[in-house]
Amino acid sequence: MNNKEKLRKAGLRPTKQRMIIADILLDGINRHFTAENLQNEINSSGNSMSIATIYNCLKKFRNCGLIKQVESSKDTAIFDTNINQHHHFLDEETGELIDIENDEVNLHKLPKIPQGYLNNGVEVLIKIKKQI
Amino acid sequence: MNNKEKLRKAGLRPTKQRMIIADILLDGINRHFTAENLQNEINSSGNSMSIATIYNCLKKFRNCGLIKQVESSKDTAIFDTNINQHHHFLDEETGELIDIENDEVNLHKLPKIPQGYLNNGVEVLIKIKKQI
DNA sequence: TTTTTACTTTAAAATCGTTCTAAACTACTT
DNA sequence: AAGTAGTTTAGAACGATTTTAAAGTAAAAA
Repeated sequence: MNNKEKLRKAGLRPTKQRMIIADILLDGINRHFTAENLQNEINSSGNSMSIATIYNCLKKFRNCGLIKQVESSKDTAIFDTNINQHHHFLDEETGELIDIENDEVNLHKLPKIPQGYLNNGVEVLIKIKKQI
Repeated sequence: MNNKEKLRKAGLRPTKQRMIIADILLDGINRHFTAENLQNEINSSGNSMSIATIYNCLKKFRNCGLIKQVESSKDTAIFDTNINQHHHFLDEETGELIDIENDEVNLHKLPKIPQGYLNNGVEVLIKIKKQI
């Protein structure tokens, strides 16, 4: 399925701008990035786009499940092209994130989900720091 | 150990402002809060403090391990008085966090920590959503 | 003590990521 | 081809946090 079809399937109009971003993000390679990182990639691909459009697009893509947003206390939002359930190592010094595949973690025992709620995904974060 | 001693032990001068905050936060009750929440508590305790001081203090307290900062992609930083390793339920709609005690989760299998790094804490986040 | 020194607090300004505004534009439908 | 609903844009606005630099305070030295 090409990117135009992916956008349509997600209920998004395949505009020129969304196609440029889809071509960068939906290439099957897993990566973590910020809005600013993406703008740089757009610029170096010879295109340009308003930062407002980039934010709009990232929000739409995330809400449609084309990308994920990482839970992180950094001051900039971090997105992830890996939409499968998976986990992360986090170097708190540098903010670097490293993917952990879902099958590398085994949760043996999980608490009972609070009354009236459904489980909507489990994320394991392993904080790491450089050995001295 | 009283709060003055706790501050000194953490290497922090027990100033008037830090004592006011310590008296609110270090009462042994686990809670999640933002800088603004804390300012409201300070105000309703009959004190007042510059927001810059509150941020300074929270950063110091966090760096000393007196409180923790929660990994969260909300736009406001969320702090936690529970400094033991523990986990959270997160309602992504509302941002509400609910503590999960460490012994309620059992990690059966963990990935190998990357070369040159040390494990610095594991956090499990269970995203939940309201049942319709 | 008093003096000195380093650290802390403060209000206000600045910064930075993100969102809003409203006008121009464009994809899709009729 | 015309209509309409959704999209993009630059720039303004916003809100959380940090910086500034001057005044204040705790602890150390004399």
